[in-house]
Formats: sequence, C-alpha cells, structure tokens
Amino acid sequence: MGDGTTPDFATRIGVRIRRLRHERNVSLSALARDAGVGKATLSGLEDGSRGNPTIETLYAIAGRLGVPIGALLPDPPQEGEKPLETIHGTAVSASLLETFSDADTDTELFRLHIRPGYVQHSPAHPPGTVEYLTVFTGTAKVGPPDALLTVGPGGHVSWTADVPHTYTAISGEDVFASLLIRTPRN
Amino acid sequence: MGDGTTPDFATRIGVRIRRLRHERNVSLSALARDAGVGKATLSGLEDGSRGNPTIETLYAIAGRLGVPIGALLPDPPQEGEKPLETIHGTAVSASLLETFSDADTDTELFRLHIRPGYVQHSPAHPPGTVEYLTVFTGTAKVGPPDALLTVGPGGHVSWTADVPHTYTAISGEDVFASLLIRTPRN
DNA sequence: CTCCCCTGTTCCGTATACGGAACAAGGTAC
DNA sequence: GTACCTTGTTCCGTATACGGAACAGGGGAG
Repeated sequence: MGDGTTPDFATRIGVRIRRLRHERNVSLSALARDAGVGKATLSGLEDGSRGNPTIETLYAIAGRLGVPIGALLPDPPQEGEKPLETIHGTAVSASLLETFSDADTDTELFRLHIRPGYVQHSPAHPPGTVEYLTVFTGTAKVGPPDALLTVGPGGHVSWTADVPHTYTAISGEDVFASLLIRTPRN
Repeated sequence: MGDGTTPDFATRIGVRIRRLRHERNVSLSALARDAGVGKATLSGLEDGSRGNPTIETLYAIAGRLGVPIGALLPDPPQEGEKPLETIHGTAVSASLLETFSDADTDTELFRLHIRPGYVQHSPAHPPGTVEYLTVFTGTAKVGPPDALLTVGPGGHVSWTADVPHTYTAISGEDVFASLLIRTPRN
C-alpha cells in the first residue's frame, strides 16, 4: 500500500491530534492515560513517526478529545471521481456523509447532487422510511410521482419514501442538497 | 484497551462495509483489488473476525466506496460527556459530524441535543450565515429572540444566524436534531 | 465432461502497531 | 542540596493486522 495514500498522511494526523490536544490544554501523558493508549503510541502518532494507527487507537483518542474520528483525518479520501452512484445514478450522485443509529431509527445523511436533464428513479425503501431534503442551490422536484414536491434554494421538504420516488433538477440548473434518510429499525 | 470500546465494535464496521459494497454491486474481490488491500483483509474485516483495522486500510476502502471514513464507523465515540465545546453548552451539546467546502461556502453539519430547562445563547455568526435545523424528536424554539421559530418532530426551519440567537427545548422534552450551518467564505 | 473465470474463505510468514518500562529534562517543595 | 512530581521521548518484546497464495465452490462457454 502506501501508493494511493498521500505521502504525509502520517504527519497530518499527528498535527491534528497535537493541535486538538493543545487546544484543550492536556498533556500528552494525560491524554494517553485517559484514552487508555500508551504514551509511546501517542507520542509516535503525534510526531508522525508512527504513521498508520489502528482504528481502536484512533477511536480512543478521538473519544477522549470529544471529536468524531473524521476530525482527526485529512479530508475524505474520494479517490478520483467516485461520487457513489446511488440507485441508478445518471442524474444523481450521493455521497454518504454520516450514519448514526438512534434508539429505533437508522439515519443516513447524504450530500446530493442532481444533474439536470434526467429523472432519477429510486425504488421504495422499507416501510416508515422518511426522507428530508434541504436544497442549497438550484431547484428540485422530488417525491412520489403522484405527489411531486418542488423545492428551491434554502427550501426543505420531506416525504415518506416507502414508495418509489424520483428526483429531478428543473430549470436546467444543478441541484446541491443534503438528504437525510431515516429508516425505522425492525 | 478494549474496555471502553464497544464489544461488537468489529462486527459493526464489517456490516457497514458489506452493506455499502452490496449497494454498489461490487464483489469482495473487486473491491479488494481496486482499493489495494488484500482479499484476506477485506474478508476478515467484513465478517468481523478482523476487528481492528488500520487507518490506511480503512481509508483505502472508504475511498473506493466513495464515502468518508466516518460512514464506516459506529457512532462517534464521545466518551463520557465531552460534546465538543459548543458556545457555553449547558443546554446544548453539538457534535460536529462533517464539514465540507463548496465553491464559496463552508458547511458544517452538527448533530444537536438540546436539554430542556435552559436557554442556549449563541452569538452572531459572520454575515450571510444561515442555519438549517431539522428536528427529529422533541420540540424546539430557535432563532433570533425577536423572531423565534417553533419546530416539532420532523419539522425543519432555517434562519440567518448573523445575529445573536437562542435554542430552547420546550415542553420538557429533549430535542435531537441536525443542524447545518452554512457560512459564506470571505 | 474440461477449461476458465469468478466468487469468498482460510493459511501463514512478515511487517508493524501496540503498551510497559526506562529514560532525560524541567518544576516545585522543603 | 534531595525528593518528588510532572513533561515527552526512546527501547523493546509481544500481539496482531497485513497481503500473497492456496483453496473450495459456482456458473458459463464450448
């Protein structure tokens, strides 16, 4: 490996950890102790000599710093242009930004890009699934074919997505939006 | 280690990877090859027998799947209560889930928890900043003091946040919500 | 049937991330 | 001065994550 990965990958993580640690005025020893990792590990990580930490290690450190893992890492990988083809993505590309599980619901947050000129079809999701769309730029027409909703910049709509539904960018403009999909568990 | 970490930590990652892979209709072999990791590694990761992957491995896989690292991981660690210093969080804890930069705007996505019984004050953000709040549970009253907005479960509001504003959970119920803050750059 | 290409799993030697311990250096107390 | 507590670094044996290779099984093609 090591080829696709950025060269200074190691140091970048180290710098972020050290910065976050200093912001909180905790010593290396203290953070290591509280996070349950060896001082050697943390020291090596921070100065970049230990390049490739384990998730468990990173988790412990991030947890103790009160930040999500993502905050410790260089910007998302996104090799080349693989935006994550959603369902049959000619019109829509969706990047899954985050998933989190509440007591009885799974939530997925996507960042959505709808290209004009096509209609994106999405099949029915499990019963009770609700989608929340917040549009930042452009105007979109979304929802079940018999109950399409139009939503412009700054607008927000939601619909139950347990029936087939579509996404369309209208007025020839690209649509950028965030999409939250909430699925009841079981 | 292994004490603070959830027990099924390993399997959770595996399940997510497998689900994302299946959604994309790629085989394990293909993903392993394209991501530049061993099939053994990926296989073990997916079925949970390989519990504690290296960041480099996870990065390669996430990159190839087109998702940020966070999407592969169980909920943010957040040991104890270290919610990422909001403003002066007695009433609100906010976890920064993701930040992304568009051409001229920085977007921050928070997961918000508003505790009832207090009023959370937030100072003015830079001019042009807009906040988008989507409430999942509870009812919140938010916005500038002279233009408070009430929003219940499933509801969504937005307001320009370049003036001081407040967050309150009303009706004695905890509010869980997602908050997007969009700040124009320069 | 054989041959080929694919699937995902398991085996195993090597590389390395891990934490405990020892360490030098800097403060403070007395 | 000594004694003690920090700080962050380095040494080193052990545990383990890694990928290459071998593997069993499933479809087609002919």
